[in-house]
Amino acid sequence: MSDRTLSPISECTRGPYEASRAMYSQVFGQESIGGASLQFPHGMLQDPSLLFNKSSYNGIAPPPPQAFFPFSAVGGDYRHSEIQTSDPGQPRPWYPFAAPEYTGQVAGSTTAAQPVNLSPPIAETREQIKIPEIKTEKDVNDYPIETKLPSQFPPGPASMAHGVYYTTPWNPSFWPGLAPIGAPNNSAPAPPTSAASSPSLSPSPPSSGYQGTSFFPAGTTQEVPAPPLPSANARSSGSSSGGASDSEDEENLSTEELEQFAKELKHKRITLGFTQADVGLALGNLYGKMFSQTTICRFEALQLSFKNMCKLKPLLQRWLNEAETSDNPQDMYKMERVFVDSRKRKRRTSLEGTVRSALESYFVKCPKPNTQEITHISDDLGLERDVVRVWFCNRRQKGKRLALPFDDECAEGPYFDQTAPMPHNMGLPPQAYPGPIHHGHPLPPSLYVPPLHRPDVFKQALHPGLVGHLTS
DNA sequence: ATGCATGAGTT
DNA sequence: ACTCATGCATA
Repeated sequence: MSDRTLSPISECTRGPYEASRAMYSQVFGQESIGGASLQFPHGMLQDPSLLFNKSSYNGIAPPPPQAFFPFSAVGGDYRHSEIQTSDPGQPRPWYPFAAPEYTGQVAGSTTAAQPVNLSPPIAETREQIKIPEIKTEKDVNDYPIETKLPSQFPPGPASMAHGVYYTTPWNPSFWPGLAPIGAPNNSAPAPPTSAASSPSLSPSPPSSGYQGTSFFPAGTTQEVPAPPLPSANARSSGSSSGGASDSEDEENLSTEELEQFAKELKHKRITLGFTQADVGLALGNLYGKMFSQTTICRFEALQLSFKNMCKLKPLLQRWLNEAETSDNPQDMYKMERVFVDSRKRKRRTSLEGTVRSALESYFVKCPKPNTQEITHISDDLGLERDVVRVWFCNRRQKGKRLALPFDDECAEGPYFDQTAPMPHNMGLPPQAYPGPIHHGHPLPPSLYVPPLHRPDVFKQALHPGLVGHLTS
């Protein structure tokens, strides 16, 4: 009986899970692309073998059940992957960003007072700017710790960047006064110079004279004055109601507006010759709040929460304005991303297809497993408990942002969209249970018929408005 | 472009 | 313990 494998699931069936409505779609839509979920036999995978089969789609040899445990070590490793600090036992206090000196040291920073100006050979894309060897050590070293700045790094911008990144970001007041967010050219492209200024570069000093958008001097924490923190949220999870009642709101952005802007941003960004990473860095320079390529990418793809989109939009809007207005935007925005903080990060776990499928199956059954269930699952799959936990967290998160983009409605009713092939398996049939979890193999997946046919399209389709005007 | 991870803030 | 915003690492 013990093997009966508990009924974590049953407990899980705690009712209509918000995400459920969306889950499937994304789970099988997006993931499937890489995870081969679609491989699920249209009907049901009751056979663990099926799960394994999918691995073959990849040409990968079906790993033996035990293959799940190769990760066992993963967990313990990263922790001790101490830095060369030669402090075996020490907790290795890595300073997030605090110590200025710390940051400074990195680049050997030359007090950055330089006119920040990348040398002529400015890269048009990050290809050039990037650090020679970013931590590519996936196996070699546990963790590269920090990427030392290559000597080739000009002390100029880089150093400055440091200050910027680490001094201001944490200041809640990074929010620009959001003053002129009225957006001078909200959607009015009219790039004054844009293309003309050949995004290739321009060795002209940054002194170009940006109204007030000068960078933040590394040391001079001179951020913007009044930071109307975006405490408010356009919609707190479905609080569609009146909405718009908050005057401090970033903007009463509508889904359409966001979509529109996202497209505009992407288009112009590309036109101007910036990469997503560039934009992220630029925001840091201009407003003291830096973002990664990931975030910019997600913004453009509307993969952030509505609230988050609203929050970032003003910043990006301003950046866009600046970029368009500037003769040589490159001067201002191009800069390396200087090392990543020394924080030791757990090595990214790479779940195998089989494991992923198994997790997905579990997820379908129970998107929100409790501790016990997680333990069980992790045990069953031979994964770290935490890995499983995180996986579910991410899954849910992804499900949310993909499934219910920005419609409040989504929160309440099923968010069905003509364009979005909404799987209606939410309420798994009684017998849909994957069945007991058997040790040894993933688990007998429940039935699920992927309603989608084209993952690629599907993804986009998830966004209500997106499909509407495929301007791009 | 996206999977897995981290950390702050909540509940 | 969860959600959310965010990003490193990687496909």
